[in-house]
Amino acid sequence: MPELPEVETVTRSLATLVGRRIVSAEFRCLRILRGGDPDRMAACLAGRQIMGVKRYGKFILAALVGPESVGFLLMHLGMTGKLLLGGGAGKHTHAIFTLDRGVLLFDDPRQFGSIEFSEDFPARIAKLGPEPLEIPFDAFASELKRHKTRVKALLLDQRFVRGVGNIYADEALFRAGIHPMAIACRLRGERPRRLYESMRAVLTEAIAAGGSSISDYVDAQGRKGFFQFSHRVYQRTGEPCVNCGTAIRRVLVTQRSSHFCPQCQRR
DNA sequence: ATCGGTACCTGCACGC
DNA sequence: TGCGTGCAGGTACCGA
Repeated sequence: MPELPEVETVTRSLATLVGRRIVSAEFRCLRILRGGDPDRMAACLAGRQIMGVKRYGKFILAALVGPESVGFLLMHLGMTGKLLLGGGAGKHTHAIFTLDRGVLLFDDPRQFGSIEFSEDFPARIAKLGPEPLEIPFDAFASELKRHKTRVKALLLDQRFVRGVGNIYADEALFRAGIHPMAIACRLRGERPRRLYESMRAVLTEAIAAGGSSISDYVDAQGRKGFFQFSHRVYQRTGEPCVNCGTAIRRVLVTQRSSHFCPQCQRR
């Protein structure tokens, strides 16, 4: 379940890729490829050296240099995507990057992930909002004011801030004491500040824990995260609130499950 | 223009 | 045991 903390953990575990050269690339699933036929993409990648690996929201961007040009490999893990250093290809291995030393596999059972190559800085990243751990409070607060939508939906909107997903939106709202269906522009008093601080605290703590391993999430070396043990509301429907003991409830907001404490998060 | 609903996939847990 | 249902970290696209 790659959200910002998981993708950050994966990206850090890919640091060993810097300096490696892509010998060849093989694509077994066309669905995950953006804008391209697999042969052309493989030809574009072969021989290029990896100069850097960076996270943008939930995207991973590798800067590649070839004999005559630079390029970018953009990857998104979707819901179930994994990048694995080493190991053998399995049933859901959709891309195999053979390196001058080692191999990088892209696994994704649900095929919601994506891989694309571009010569220019990818437009998909340019459209994203700011990093939630970098945006100043004033900018965050004035963006909140601009939107009439539900605050949960706004947190999930990658143009608002990039990288927050369903888990961390619910956890941030719980810590801030804000109902997921509250209207963003109507948050008053200390609430925008509390949401800002809660969002940052949850993400920072989750990164430190290596992310949340809910089903089978692991980083590129196969290591699990342990932030799932710190979830206070996410997928805890019916369990007692850690603050007040009230049963955690689940509602749908924009067709996504939202978990909250009806006592601590009043409308 | 902005919003909410739906589609895209596979796998798993559950009730019958 | 098996089958149907609902649910799951994601984004993109459609209409109102």
